[in-house]
Amino acid sequence: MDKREEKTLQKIHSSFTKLINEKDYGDITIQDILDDSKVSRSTFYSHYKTKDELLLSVSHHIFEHVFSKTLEEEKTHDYSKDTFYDYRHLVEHIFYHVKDEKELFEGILKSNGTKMFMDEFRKQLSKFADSYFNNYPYNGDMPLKLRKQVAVEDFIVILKYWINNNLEESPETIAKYYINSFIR
Amino acid sequence: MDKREEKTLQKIHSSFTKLINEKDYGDITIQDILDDSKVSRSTFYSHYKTKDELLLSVSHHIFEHVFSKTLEEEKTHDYSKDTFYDYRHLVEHIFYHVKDEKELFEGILKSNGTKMFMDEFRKQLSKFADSYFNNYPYNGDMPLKLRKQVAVEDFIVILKYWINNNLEESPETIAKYYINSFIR
DNA sequence: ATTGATATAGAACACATTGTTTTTTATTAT
DNA sequence: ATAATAAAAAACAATGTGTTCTATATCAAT
Repeated sequence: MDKREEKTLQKIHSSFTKLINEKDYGDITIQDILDDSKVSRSTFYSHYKTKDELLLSVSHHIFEHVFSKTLEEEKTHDYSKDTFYDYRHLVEHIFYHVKDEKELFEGILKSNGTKMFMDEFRKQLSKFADSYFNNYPYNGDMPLKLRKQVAVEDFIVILKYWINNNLEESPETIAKYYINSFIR
Repeated sequence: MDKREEKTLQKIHSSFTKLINEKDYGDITIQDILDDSKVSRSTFYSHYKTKDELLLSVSHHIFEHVFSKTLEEEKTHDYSKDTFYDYRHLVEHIFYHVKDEKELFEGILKSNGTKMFMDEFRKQLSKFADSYFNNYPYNGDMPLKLRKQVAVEDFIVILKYWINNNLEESPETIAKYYINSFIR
């Protein structure tokens, strides 16, 4: 790749990483990136059609880095000979890579979707989780605070599954799935 | 409340609900809402300062509807006399309300955050989950597909907790939390 | 039914962002 | 050294934002 091109892409990625730590993805304008990176408008558009395309490029780059070694290890492993323990090491491996890329992960994970809606939703679900664990204390190894957050996210993922499935299951069935996920 | 005001707010909410089912929140412009609702620009701005403020208003409205009865029931209940079973009914109750508001929930839950990043992330995590459940079959009551999605979201919520906690725990500890959450 | 209050419509406005195009200049690969 | 090409700079139309103004319609209360 042309050195000039490489340098430009690096400048854009670097500014994006910086900006995503300052504000939500939706609030970052291409103009912001141009101002910060000192890359000209025409140059930016010669590389990316939209802001989303830039995000996609950054995402590919980062996940390749984080998952490549892990997936290679995993592919060559003989599971017939081994136990549970190896998955723990694989997961550790991923977390180590994430730690290397802390800044970008932090920025992007903070930059949530329809943030206000989901925040409101989570606030309500948290009250429910608080109440639950007051009455049925949690004995697992996580910090209670984390266990509650997991309970909140489990609710949301089950709900999303249900909606994607066109609400075919009865509310009773879905509720059972959720309740049973508490017993672990 | 003034009848005219009520009618205007209803038109705006209705258009928003319609539009959120057509495209992502970030792609909806105030102009879109004005065009669809036939509410004038000045009128819109007399009620909401920004698009986010509208979303907040819609969110409050919807969650009040969904959670109000549930939380009342829950407050007046005597837990010293009862069992696990009541929580199942509370959860059922919430799912019933969600079903009533299907359209709005569907639209907003589809309208994800930094969508492309998280989609990419979930794709990778799904491969991991596939591999795990091939080697250690799942015996619970959920459909396997849903169990995998829960595994993916559990990873993400644990990661978010870790990052919010400034990566204070070791990767080993965090990996242990995640691995242990598989045994349920 | 009349009246005073107020919500809405409509238009004009300055401003920012987007995405395209053109020309000029600088850098690269060979 | 040169031909190719990447970048910068500037101008542009189109679109969206948020504000302000005036005229009109609708409402609540008597």
